[in-house]
This record gives sequence, structure tokens and C-alpha cells, in this order.
Amino acid sequence: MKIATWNVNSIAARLERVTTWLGDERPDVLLIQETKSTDDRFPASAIAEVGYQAAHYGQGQWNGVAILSRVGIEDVERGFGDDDPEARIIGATCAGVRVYSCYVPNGRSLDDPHYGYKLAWLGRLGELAASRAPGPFVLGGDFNVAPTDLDCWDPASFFGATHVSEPERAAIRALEATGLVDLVRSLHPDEPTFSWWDYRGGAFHQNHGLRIDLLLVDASLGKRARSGYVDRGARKGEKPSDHAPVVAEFDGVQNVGGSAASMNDGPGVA
DNA sequence: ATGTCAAATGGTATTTGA
Repeated sequence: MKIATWNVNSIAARLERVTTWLGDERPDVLLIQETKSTDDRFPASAIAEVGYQAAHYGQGQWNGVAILSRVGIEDVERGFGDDDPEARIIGATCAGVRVYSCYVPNGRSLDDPHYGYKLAWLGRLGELAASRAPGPFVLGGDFNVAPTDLDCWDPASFFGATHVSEPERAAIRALEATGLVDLVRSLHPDEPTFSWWDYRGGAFHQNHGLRIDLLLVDASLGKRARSGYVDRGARKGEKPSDHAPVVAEFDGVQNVGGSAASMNDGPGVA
């Protein structure tokens, strides 16, 4: 099973790139963020033409998240079920795997009220992770946090900024403490691998980036991971998003009559 | 002077957010 996450920075502006990428890469599930779309305007039919069902949770100008799947979408859950006014998380079950697409608030600056909202939102995400049902689980998206200095092209220049602050990093560690694995980092422990580069100043060309897009997976999926990587090529060319997709492939995760694959099959069982 | 995208708006530029 192949699962990816991608902050597309407007599905309207990125539709052709997204459908082309889906056609080329054929992930089973793609989690997308920053659709900047309403549910009415979301281009579900264009996405269906390349073979994907979609569940979208949007509000319009800002935010908006979706799950695209070619292996079914069941039990869709929009938001945390609280009074959060912003459309930032959607969950669904695809081929027995419970997946969430999340767009963590940016935070803006450490003294901005939005930073408090970000920390509270991450806390709410931690509750969701801690109370999850057993079974294959993927929490993917734009976390707007670089978990360690290895995930930041120049930690010194980020001193005092959001995305690298200790409370934000502690919130990511709290997610991991529920048993989730930061997949790309677990497979590539020492590589400075980035998933976002500012549009400004030739940042991509100079590889001045951050790794803020994550796939956090439960331990059983972590053990079955065959690959986990950033598709840097998707950041190149005409009209790219400022984020690249993060992709993972898992062995022995399949849809058996709509139920979850057994947790006890061991790695490598087809 | 971070200087680039994208969306929305009494708008053919500005603002807001990232």
C-alpha cells in the first residue's frame, strides 16, 4: 500500500499538477492540505476522472483538507468534533487503514495569539492520537513543525521563530509517545531531508528548506514500511506548490473484505 | 527592502496569510 501527503497550496491552482502526479505515482491514498476550497467548489469530478474518490472538508479562502483514495473511503470524520472554526483535519478509513489529513496552524510568531491556537490545536491532535482504536493508523499532513534541528536548513536563522520552538517540538514528541513513528525520519535517521521551501529568494534551488510534512504511523505500519521519502521532483517545474509530497510504501497491508489487515501476520506477508 | 505565491476585493492594486 502506498500513502502520501501533500500540501498543495490551493487545489484550484494545483489541480493539473495533482491529477498528473496521481496518474504517474498511483498512490492508494493521498492526503492533501490547504485546498483553499469549499466543499461545493472542490474538483471532485476531475479527481474522479483519474480514479480517485475524495472526501473534503473546506471553508473557502483558507485551510481545507481532503483525502483522496482509490481503495475506498469509509467513516469520514470532519474536524475534531469541537467548536474549532477552521477546517484543518479530516479522517477516513481506506482499505482498513485509519488515515487523517491534518493542517496544523502556522503560528505566525511566538507572540501572536495564533501561536497559542497552534499549541492548543496540537494538544487536541495528541488527544486524538492517544484515543485511537488499535489497528493500522496514519496521521499525515503539514504539521508546521520541524521536529529537530536536522529538519531545518539553518537552525541559527530560525532562532526565536515558530516551527522550531521547544513547545511545538514537545507536541510532536507527545504524538510519538502515543506509539506513532515519524516514518521518513525512522528510515533515514541522519539525512537532512526537507519537504517545504519558501517561494522567495531561490530557496528551493539552494535547498533552504524545512521538513514539516510528516507521516506519523503506528508501530505495525512502521515495521512494514518498504520506503518513505520526499518526492522532491514534484517541487520543480511550472506552478509548483511550495511543498513536496511525502510518500510511504507498506508491505502486507491490504484490504481483506474491507477489514484491516491482521496485526500479527509479520512483515513480508503478501 | 524576505520580495513570491494565492485568494478576495469596489480591484486593473492592495490586503492578508503563508
